[in-house]
Amino acid sequence: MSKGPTISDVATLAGLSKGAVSRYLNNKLVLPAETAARLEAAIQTLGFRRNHFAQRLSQGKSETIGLVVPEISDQFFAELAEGAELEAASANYGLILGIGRNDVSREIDFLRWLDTHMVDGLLFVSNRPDDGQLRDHLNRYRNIVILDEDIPGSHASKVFCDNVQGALYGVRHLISTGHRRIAHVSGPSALMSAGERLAGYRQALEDANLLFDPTLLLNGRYSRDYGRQAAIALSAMHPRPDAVFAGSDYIAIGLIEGFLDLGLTVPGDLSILGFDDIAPADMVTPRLTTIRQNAQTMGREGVRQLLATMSHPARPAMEIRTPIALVRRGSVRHRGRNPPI
Amino acid sequence: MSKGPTISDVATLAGLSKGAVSRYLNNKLVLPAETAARLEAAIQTLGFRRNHFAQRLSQGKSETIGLVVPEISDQFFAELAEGAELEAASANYGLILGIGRNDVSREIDFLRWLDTHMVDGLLFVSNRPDDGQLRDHLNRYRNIVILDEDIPGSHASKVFCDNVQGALYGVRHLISTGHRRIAHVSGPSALMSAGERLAGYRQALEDANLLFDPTLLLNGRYSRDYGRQAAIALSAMHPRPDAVFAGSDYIAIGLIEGFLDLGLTVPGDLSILGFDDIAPADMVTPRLTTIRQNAQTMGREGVRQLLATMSHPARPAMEIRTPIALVRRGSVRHRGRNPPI
DNA sequence: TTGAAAGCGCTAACAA
DNA sequence: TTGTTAGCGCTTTCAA
Repeated sequence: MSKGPTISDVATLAGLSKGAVSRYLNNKLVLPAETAARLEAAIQTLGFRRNHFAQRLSQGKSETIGLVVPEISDQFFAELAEGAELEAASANYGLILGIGRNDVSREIDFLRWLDTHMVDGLLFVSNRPDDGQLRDHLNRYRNIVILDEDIPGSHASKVFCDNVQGALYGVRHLISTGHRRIAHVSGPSALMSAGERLAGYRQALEDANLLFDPTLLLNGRYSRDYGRQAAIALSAMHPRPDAVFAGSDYIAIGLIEGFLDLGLTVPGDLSILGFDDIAPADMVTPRLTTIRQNAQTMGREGVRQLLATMSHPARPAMEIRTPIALVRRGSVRHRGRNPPI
Repeated sequence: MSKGPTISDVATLAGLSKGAVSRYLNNKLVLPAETAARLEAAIQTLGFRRNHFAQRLSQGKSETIGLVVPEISDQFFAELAEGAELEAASANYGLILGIGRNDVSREIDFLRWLDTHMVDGLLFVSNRPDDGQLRDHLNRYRNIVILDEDIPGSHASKVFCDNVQGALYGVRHLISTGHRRIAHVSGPSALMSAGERLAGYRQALEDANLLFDPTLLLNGRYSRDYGRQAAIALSAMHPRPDAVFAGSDYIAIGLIEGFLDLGLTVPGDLSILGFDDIAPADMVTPRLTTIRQNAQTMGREGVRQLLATMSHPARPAMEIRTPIALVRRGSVRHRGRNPPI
């Protein structure tokens, strides 16, 4: 360590004791103006700065929280991280980043950050169906908040978006714009998000007295690639769906590309509705009509929940739902006789 | 702090001294098989894990590096962060994230991480023209590596992409596909990247005996919005350019949108060439022909440079250039008589 | 090889 | 109010 001046050096130079300096630095002591000035001068002269580790060791807390995401180059998680950093910074917490890569052992490794006191709390995002292994590990810890996707059976506080409501709004919009044969292409059926979005989809169908057709339901990954594959399957159906509710924007983007490759246009031949409203949703052609869930808000809310949990250990686990909204752009077109709503 | 077992507890239980346990844990001591087993058992039983802060305080290093980026929801920086985390993790370093928001005072705040020993080194990305303030602060520190965009006058090691070469390849491609009136819409002229890309552009023009026309050069921000504005300006020119070399993919995407709004098609009326090859480049219509610079590689290389700097303090500052490549997609179309290359 | 003990730099309980 | 001092939990020098 390139040794810097210590608190003792400052104390000596200012003619005070370590304790006084420490207390002053922590605003636990009001010094006479003159003394304070002398102290500040000493700090300036020496270029003193407290050693983070000594401070943390002594206090027993790290003032740092961890964020574990499957990947950071995914636009959704990047936006979530942005929100988390913002909120953490405003509470004077550092944010340390872990990339889980959807690999259990890596994910579990990050839990060690809590053991070693490297972080005071952990924001955890995993979008991989869990066989219980991750859950069991998670449940050994406190000060964890789970974001975006559930890890069933874990006792932590959780922040999700309102998946059911989102799907409900979206599919209702599809129905009200005259679509009657609406497919649903979503993520892994084992994931809560996919289950809830499916529930909203079915609810909307039921509300409109439309029959649920299981052949119109496709489950895969929340990826662009899977969207392209799904387009092929969907285009081969007779009769072809007139709309697709995609479980994510990445799927929706793949769908558009896939249909285009097959000579089908969106929204000419089919309408497509996404979910998430990540930045690229507004860049593709046609622009994606989608359900916005604000990833940044989720990140911020996660940090807030975590800080609350940390400061009130007895606080019961919460399950927060962040709001969603329908964003109308160009990938849904009105069909048939009913006027648009 | 929820007190866990300490190294003393382990030592007592295993019938050894703290020192022995510590040394064993650090592989600085080979214990007889039987003793080792007893020790391991004690660690298991107690669920012992070393306190990160005690360890770091005692050793005087943090095994953590910081990454400061202007924002993380920008696809380019997200990919860079992904690479950095990957490389850091494989060297057993943690990565702590700071978002500078192109705000000098925030950026400078992050430098304190070095003072307080919170990080051993810092990866720094700022894409704001600097008036010297940031440079002066940076130059007070060691163990900093600057990425992506230069901060002129700073003595740190630097990792950039090969801007000149990239622009040269790109514009050469435009020329070889029959374009003769090539505009260049780029970022802030004060930034190194913009300067170098301009140099490559001019070089390509010169090589082809084409005259540089200053009215075809527009400088603004590396953003989609600026691309849209530039489209308006460009479309009003007589004669109109037949191609645009954009300084970034975000600009290129804005350009495509802007031209479309004005009733001009890409690549029908004009060809567009981007720079960066961020993920959305492959999602827009038409798909963007662009110069790929691999942000993830840059992140990895940055960490490598930083670790090298940290372990060899005498090592001179390096300036690394990561390779670029032309990615041909759909936004450039052949024009005129010359056959495509 | 192993143990004892002195730090690492700061905070906080206790005294004065 | 201010100073003194005992930790925080680990590493590492110095003895044994």
